Amino acid sequence: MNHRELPAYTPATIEKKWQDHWDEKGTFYAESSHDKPKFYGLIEFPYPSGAGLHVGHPRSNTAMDILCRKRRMEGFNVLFPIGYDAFGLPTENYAIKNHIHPAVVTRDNIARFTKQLKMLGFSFDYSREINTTDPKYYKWTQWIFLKMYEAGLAYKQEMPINWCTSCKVGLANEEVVGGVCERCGSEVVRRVKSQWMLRITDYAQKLLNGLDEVDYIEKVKTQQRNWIGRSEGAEVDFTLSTGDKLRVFTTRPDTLFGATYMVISPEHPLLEQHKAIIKNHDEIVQYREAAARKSDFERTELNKDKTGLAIDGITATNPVTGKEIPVWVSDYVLMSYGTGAIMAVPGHDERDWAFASKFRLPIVEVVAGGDIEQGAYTDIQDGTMVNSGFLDGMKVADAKKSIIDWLVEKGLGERKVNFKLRDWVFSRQRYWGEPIPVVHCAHCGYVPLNEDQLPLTLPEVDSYMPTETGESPLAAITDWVNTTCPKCGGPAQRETDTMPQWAGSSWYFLRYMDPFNDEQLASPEALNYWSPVDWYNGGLEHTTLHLLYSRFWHRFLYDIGVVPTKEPYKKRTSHGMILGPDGEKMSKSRGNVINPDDIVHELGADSFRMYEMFMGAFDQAIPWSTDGARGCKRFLDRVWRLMDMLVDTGKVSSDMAFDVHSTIKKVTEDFERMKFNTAIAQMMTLVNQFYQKGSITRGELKILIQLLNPVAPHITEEINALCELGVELSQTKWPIYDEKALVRQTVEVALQINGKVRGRMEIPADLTQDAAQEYFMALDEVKRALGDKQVKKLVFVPGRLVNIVVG
RNA sequence: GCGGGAAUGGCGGAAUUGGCAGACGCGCUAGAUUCAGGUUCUAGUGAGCAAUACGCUCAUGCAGGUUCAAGUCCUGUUUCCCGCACCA
Repeated sequence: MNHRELPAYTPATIEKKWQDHWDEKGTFYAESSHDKPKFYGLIEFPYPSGAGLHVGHPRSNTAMDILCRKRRMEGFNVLFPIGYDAFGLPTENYAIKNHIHPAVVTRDNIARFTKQLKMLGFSFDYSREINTTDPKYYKWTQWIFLKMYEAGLAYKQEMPINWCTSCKVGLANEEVVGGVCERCGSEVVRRVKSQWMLRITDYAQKLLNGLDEVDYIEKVKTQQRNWIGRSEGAEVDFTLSTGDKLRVFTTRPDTLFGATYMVISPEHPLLEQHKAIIKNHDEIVQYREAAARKSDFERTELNKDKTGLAIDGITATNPVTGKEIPVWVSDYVLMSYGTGAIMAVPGHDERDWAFASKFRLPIVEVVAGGDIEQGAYTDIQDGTMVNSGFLDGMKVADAKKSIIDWLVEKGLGERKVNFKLRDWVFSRQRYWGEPIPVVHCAHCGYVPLNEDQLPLTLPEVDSYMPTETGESPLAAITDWVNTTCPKCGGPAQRETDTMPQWAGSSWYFLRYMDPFNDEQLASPEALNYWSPVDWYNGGLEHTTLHLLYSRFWHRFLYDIGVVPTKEPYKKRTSHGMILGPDGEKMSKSRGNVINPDDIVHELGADSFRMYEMFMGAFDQAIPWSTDGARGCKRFLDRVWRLMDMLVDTGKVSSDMAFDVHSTIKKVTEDFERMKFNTAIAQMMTLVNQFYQKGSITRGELKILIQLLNPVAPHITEEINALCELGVELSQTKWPIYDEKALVRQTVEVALQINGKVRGRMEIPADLTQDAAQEYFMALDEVKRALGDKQVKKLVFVPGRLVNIVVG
């Protein structure tokens, strides 16, 4: 091309042109044929909030877009879908405030999101878009719930909710700030309500084992393992003065001789059973009410002042020492973990030590090695048992085995594995969620709907406010609530709580495989071809909830034969958060929110995408810098002007071969490792080299724009078209580097004397270890640097350095 | 508190996992282009000492240690960020 004809680089027109082109052609729709190898790339589907797209979304989306575009060029049939996780609290609250139906709000927000996503040029398959609030979608969310109910994994239990005493509504944890209602500032109490629960704890071991089979970044695995919190120990029965047994769970049965008191949770049923003989029962009830106002998090804080009450009227007997010990009530013991009761060993547990010190309870040393006057000694490696009868002299690990065997033999306890993981509270007292497809019948109890009664759709209501009794707004729609029992045909009432937002997101990746199937959640053919998700990128904040919940549902679906793989996601990676320019988390209240629309308007989508990938390490939190984004625009301007120095040959010139091929290698490898920032830096270096040289061949330009295409798809397609370099880049093959081009004759190494760099030199690249000593000692610069000093040792690292150690 | 991370120039970061610390970009300085601003191009840019030897010293949160060699490994320590089960 004659440089006088070079048009200006105008991102707005170029980007719109290619986006429309991709839309019309369906360029990025997954192929219906199952002949090619598949690649399923997934990003977490967004919640369509009223605020629109956040700069955080494109970070994950661009990364996966790069990988998917590369995979297509590598010959894969790629599924890269998009949808919306649209049930949720903010939409509902907006609907309450503005008296607009949440479905309308959702529809508008989705339209806005889709427009924004298209503006960024993501290669999503928009033909498969799903929406969790669509009855055709949530029919299958409800269906999975029915299957879980059938399998005995759904049950009802009394669970506390946050209750605002002024608004008279249940609140999400997020709406409770410092113990008071976020909206009105009134006191929030925990109020017990019968709720649907899912037995994720039945799957604790399977979810733990499954982690060994998948390729997740290590910190995600570690965090899930800790969340599941498997601990091995024992349950031990203590005999109470009332004659009955109090069972505790402990991970340290070896310290049983040091148990000097017991503590039970304020909610422990024992307290009501023995109401009559507990002299300070009234005081305990007051304490329980106070505890109900605190979260578990507040209750178990280690550094807070411990509170508690001794039960006046009941004592226990330590089964090994035979000593009578007091029983206390304290809120640091939770009913939801273990048995809701513990044996306290203040000598060897920090919380017990703090509690015993405060209430002047006896502290006995049973593991020697620390100083229990100063604090609990918790080391389990080096300690030796003392004051422990038949365990004396043993190491902790051996003592643990011996005591459990002894307890089992005497019928006083048993080996027990416990998990920190708790069952999933599956009810919300809300309107904008999937109705739970169950009725309550006076004769039959809880009865699930029949499959052919699905979907159970949300009825129209006038007010989305929860009712004053703590029931969801659905409870007020009597026409809807009153129904007939699917089993006996008698009168029955529908469940009025809805499912949590996590429900729809626990299986959405399956629906993408076959999004419009009315007969099944997805066809077996589609599931077999596309399962599992090959690569799932998302935020670390979803590690312990969404990621674990969806693994649970998927594993259940595998167990009942619906899906072909045990694990839903083969690989999981996480991106870091984008912070405001001030280095703080972006938030409206701080006023440091960057709007993607503004950046795209000023610089274009390609520069925006590129900056999001270039700004820093993909997995780390990075503050936003619009100047940095402008730097990426500057780079794309330079790429555009390469067309001015184009030389009309298809070949890669020999003096550029090394740089071009090492760039192919680096970009190819760095994309796979999600090191987008260094891949881009390498391309910048290469472009700088073309500028130094003052020319670029057509062959070189073609390779450069192919490598850059996944990051900046619009400008590269435009250059390709303007220079008539061949078919559209989306249809080309990913470049392969030539090993031969990477071989060098000489290589620069550093010369070190005693570990300090004293110079650099070009040496033959093929110098061997043996030849090195002779070679270096003969060099003038080495002789000069050494003077008359004695050489003790010579360390040669091929291709890097030589270190001469002198005396 | 529990769990998971992080710390490198003025700023964002890089460093092939024990081998030349600061790639690449931002910002800044000087020069060229321009009526001017912007753009673009060229050169420089960790700190200090030097002063033509193009050399030396220091430097990866802090304090030790291992090693020919440490941002990287070990021990201790400080600070900051994220999650904590009804936000998504």
